[in-house]
Amino acid sequence: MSAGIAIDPDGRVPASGDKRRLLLDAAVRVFARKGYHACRVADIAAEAGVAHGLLYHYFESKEEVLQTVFRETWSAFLEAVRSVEQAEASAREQLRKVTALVLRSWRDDPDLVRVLVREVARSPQVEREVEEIDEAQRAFQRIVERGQESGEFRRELDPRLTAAVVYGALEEILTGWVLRQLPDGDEDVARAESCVVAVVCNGLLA
Amino acid sequence: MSAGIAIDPDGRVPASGDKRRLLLDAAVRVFARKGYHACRVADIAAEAGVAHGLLYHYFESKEEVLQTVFRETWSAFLEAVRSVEQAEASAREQLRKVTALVLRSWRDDPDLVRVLVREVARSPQVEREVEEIDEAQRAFQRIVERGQESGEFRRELDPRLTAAVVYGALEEILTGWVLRQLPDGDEDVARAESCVVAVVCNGLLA
Amino acid sequence: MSAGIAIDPDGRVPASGDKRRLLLDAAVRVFARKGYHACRVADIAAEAGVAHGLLYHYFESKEEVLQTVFRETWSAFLEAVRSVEQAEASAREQLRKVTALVLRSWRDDPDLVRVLVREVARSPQVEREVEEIDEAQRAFQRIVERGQESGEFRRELDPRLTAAVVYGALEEILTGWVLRQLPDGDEDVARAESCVVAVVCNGLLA
Amino acid sequence: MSAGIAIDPDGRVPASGDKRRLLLDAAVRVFARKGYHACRVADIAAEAGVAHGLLYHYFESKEEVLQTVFRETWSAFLEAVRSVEQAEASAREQLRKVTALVLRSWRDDPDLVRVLVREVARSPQVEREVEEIDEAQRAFQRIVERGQESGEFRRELDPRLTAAVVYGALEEILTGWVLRQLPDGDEDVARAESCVVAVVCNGLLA
DNA sequence: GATGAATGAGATTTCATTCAT
DNA sequence: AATGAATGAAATCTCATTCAT
Repeated sequence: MSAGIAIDPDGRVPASGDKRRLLLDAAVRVFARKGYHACRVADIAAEAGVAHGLLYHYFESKEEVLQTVFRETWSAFLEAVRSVEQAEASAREQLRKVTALVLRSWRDDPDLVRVLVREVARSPQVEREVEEIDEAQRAFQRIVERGQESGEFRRELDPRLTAAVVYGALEEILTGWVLRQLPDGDEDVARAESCVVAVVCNGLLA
Repeated sequence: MSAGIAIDPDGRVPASGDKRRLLLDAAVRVFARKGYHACRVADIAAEAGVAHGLLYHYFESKEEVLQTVFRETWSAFLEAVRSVEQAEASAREQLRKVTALVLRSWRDDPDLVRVLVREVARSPQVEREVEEIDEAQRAFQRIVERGQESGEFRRELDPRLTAAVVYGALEEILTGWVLRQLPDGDEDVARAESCVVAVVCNGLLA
Repeated sequence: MSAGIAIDPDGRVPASGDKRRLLLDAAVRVFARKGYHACRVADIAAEAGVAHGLLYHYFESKEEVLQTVFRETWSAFLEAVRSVEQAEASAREQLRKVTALVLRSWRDDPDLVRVLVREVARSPQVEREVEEIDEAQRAFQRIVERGQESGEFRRELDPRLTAAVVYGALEEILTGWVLRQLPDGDEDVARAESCVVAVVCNGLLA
Repeated sequence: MSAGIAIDPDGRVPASGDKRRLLLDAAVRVFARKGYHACRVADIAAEAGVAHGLLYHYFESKEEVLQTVFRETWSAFLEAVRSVEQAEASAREQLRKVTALVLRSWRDDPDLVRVLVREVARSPQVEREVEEIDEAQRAFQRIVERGQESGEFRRELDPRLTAAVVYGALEEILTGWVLRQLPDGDEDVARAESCVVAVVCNGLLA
């Protein structure tokens, strides 16, 4: 459950005594189901099976719960992106890997993706997290820049904007799945992966 | 003000007696400044310079105000996209026009764009508007499809996904401006326009 | 309609231009349907087919509408009771006539009875009308007293309390009809009439 | 306080920690003083000396408070009426006991009687409680019927209507006390008791 | 007389947060 | 650590009443 948030060092299911983890996982499910604003602290506690006062033992506020969900997820994501960056591979291959990283998260933990897409990506309460979100786009940007330096990519394109294009494309496809506008079977996910890479690298022109 | 929402038949500023319009414009400014959830109905009324009870004369609820802002804006946007679709032009040129349409809205009415990007694009309360948002992507999809039929675009790419890629790219650039991650001077907007079209049509590869 | 409230001097239907009457009749229907507190001034106006501002042309407030309904009805009722009092008849016959007067109002104007029973008889807002309600019981009391003086009725009973007993019995039967606890066909009404008189005059004992 | 609502098993005053009871008792006092509609939830809380939010910990709404007052009182009353029914006694004696039960409640808890008479007995919001109110009249009806079967009472009177007559008489006398139309000293209460029984059983006729 | 847009006091209700136990 | 009763700020929404037209 919520593998993307945190994995026990030994890979085992977290001890049931870990109420903090229990609350975070419950929060993701509840936020996914009802939305951050529409759910109450009591809903999270009920989902976790604890008294709602306990939430304040582990978190400062309801908002901090959302921020924690975001930060724990995002730092794991950034780390994964960085290891793609550092692996020896063509820029195109790196873009493919990052694309896969993002899009496969949907199958791994749809509730978490739903929360990130709907509650965190752009909502006002996350204006402060902009820095961390930006960090991801900068990684994308570095991949583009390295591609340009090596001659693999065209140099006339602004790497910052290009990174935004790629990032936006990925986020939109996740959104399509969250909002059920796009089919999301295993094959569909694979097809989406190739499509993004194909468009971005080769362009639409025949 | 809020040119995107509604334009007087004669192009003049709406009569100041139109309190409904006054409230909608005020709501856009307040939503942009504080966010939908953080602002109170009283803030909207104060911004409009009317008693807050009047809001309920014209709208059922605070939420209906947001929905109205969205719907009025979106239908104008859809209409604009449709006229691009119907104009004689290459698929690439159509994509460029649509890109311009979206990106220039930022200079025309940044408050409105801010609201749409942050409050409407993905928030839970807009799950019901999905149909209308989807309608825009379908227009994009039709442009891609026509490009494929004419031989201008490659046929092996899924038009639905490609539309999502383009749409997501545009939305992300607007988001970058909203969140001040990207520079948004007049030249920057023009550069963004070319960049999106260049990436999407010609690809990154050298 | 609402014959009990006011009858045109000539017995004709009030001119449709008489908006005051229109509003009072509408108010009775709306109060009967939704209750005084649950209905809004706008409901009354809508039922009357006029703008709600007009109500304030004829009445000081919503409460005054209810008071007017009560007062107009009640003074007609008191007058009718007084003519029974003054007619030559045995005390028993007078009680019968008064009973008939009260119980038959249900068939004449059930909406009006419903309003009087539910909104006026005991609600706090009518505490001030006590005097007028009391007036009715005093008429009953005088009938009892005259019956005692003439030797028709037993003298050991307190006339004030006896009047309350009779009055309460009548009100309760109306209430039974209002709340649909008692059958209210024509025959049922006649039977109720005899029952009240029989119990009160002859008693239950065999 | 509010002995009629609930009595501690040991007959002692409820523990002051029982905030629910505190709120119910406070509500009775406030409803009696200002009326249900004229009082605010904040008044009840202030009277109880707790924060008004606490009321919503124990009750769904202000209306549920009134309903609870009614239901708890009424079920105690119904139980008392039933034990009178089951006790060996003549029908007349049973009527006397029930009469005493009702009329003495005024001395026991005038605030509670005031609330029941004014807010519950007939107000629209209690239309749903009709069933429970009816239950009381049915008990009265059974007493009359048993009196008829044993030959103590005349058989030609409708027991349902007769029950309404008795019930209405009692309610009206309570109302007289509530509205200060009738004297309510200890002797007056005793006299009212005899008067009702005398009228109903022996009739007015000399 | 007649309209209905406009006002704004005020009420209920919600719910994040605290804290005694 | 854990509970959940208690708090109270705050927000939406209602609706009687006013008044310019």
